[in-house]
Amino acid sequence: MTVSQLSKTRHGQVYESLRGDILSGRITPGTKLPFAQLSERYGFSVGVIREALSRLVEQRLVENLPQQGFRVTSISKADLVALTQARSEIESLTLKHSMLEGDTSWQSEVLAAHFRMANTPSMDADDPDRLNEEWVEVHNAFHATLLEGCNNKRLTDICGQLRDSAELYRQWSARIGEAKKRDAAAEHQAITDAVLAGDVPLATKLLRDHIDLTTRLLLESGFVAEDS
Amino acid sequence: MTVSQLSKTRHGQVYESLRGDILSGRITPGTKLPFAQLSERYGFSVGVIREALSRLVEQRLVENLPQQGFRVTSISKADLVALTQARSEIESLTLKHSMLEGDTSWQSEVLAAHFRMANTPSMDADDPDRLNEEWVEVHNAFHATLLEGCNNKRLTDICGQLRDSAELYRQWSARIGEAKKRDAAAEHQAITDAVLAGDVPLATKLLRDHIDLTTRLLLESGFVAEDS
DNA sequence: TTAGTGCATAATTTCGAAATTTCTTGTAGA
DNA sequence: TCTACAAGAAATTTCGAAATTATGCACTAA
Repeated sequence: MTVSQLSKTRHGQVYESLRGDILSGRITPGTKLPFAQLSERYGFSVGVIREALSRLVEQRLVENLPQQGFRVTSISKADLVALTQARSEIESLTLKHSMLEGDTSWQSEVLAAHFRMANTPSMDADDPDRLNEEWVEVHNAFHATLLEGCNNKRLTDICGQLRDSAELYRQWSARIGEAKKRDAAAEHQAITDAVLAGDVPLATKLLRDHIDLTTRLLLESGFVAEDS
Repeated sequence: MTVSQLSKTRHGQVYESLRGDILSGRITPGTKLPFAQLSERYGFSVGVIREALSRLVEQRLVENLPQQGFRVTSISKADLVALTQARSEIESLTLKHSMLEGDTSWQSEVLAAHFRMANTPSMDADDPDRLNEEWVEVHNAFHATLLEGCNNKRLTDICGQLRDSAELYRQWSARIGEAKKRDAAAEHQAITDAVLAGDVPLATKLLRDHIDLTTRLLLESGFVAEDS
């Protein structure tokens, strides 16, 4: 588990570190998070760990059963479908706002974010079957930038939360080789082109297709159990 | 501050009680929430209070500045506008799903929830200038029921969170008499009729207008400061 | 074998005080 | 009068142990 020092408070450090470990898949969904283990690993008291965990609970990244401890939120086919639908509809809605409200400076940021992503190898240099962690970061930044033209902070925040939740499911798509069957680079290029051209209907449609495709490939592969 | 006993854990009790006090307006936005005062009022240690507060922070009902304590989230005109727009768009989206996916049993629940609300006086018996707390509850239940036909838990949860945030602003509309200028009962009746008739375009339009109206009246009244 | 009971163990929850940081007040100097 | 600095007060943050609750296992009876 990585330890960042951005936060002033101890529980803030644990929160950020744990959040990163969960989103990156270093700790897999369903894993139990016992106080003893965590407080030993970080060297902080249980009170500090407890606060970090409760914050993650409200973000839906961690589940808590009273008197039975905390565990990384478990994933299910039903939630994956619901999450994908919610993302698809709300992100396309927010993209529409973004394109109508965003100025030239925003457009240039989109272009820059896309360039950065296009020039980062998507697969790990050492293990070509795993995603490159740096690419995951710039990919997420690209999608965030797409929506940053939207002046409505409530909408962009909701989209951010939903994208975080979606990260929990990435291990599934990473484990199966299904992800390789698509041409993600072409999809991103098409979205960028449509956004810069100001073609709202096309851009929103492309974004929805982009979000839906990952889930569809996953479901069609039969890898995902009916419920878990 | 009321103390409910639904939760098994102490921090759960504090969380529920504090949440109710904030949503009902008994504690107003911007109010500081010092540990000493809260731990004395509830009779629990600061650790318990701290956990309840951090959970409320993640729900955006409470703000936290590191080393400077907690306070009820302050309200602003900009956020009110953003919140209203987000609610309007996402709730109407969810209502569409609800109407397309909901069955007859759901329709009967809508009818029941509307009946319950219509038969509850909206103003307090003792103080006719204040809203009746029971009406607030059944009114919220009515709006929640409207969306319960939607099978997508992610969408309905987001709508619930946004409605909670909107509650923070109710004191503004309650303080000014502006709320009386509208015929809320007629609006609710029209929405219910359209929902039961299966008229999706009409129902979603009426819901959007219903959500927008409160904010518009508030802004037109000039009561809301430019930023606070 | 199966179900139920009681005990030992392990984990979570809570407390109250100590450590740390921020806020306030008062004083001295320019 | 104003600013800068310092000491005291107040509040938040953290700790480590005690209290409470769940879990696992052996044991008994049907």
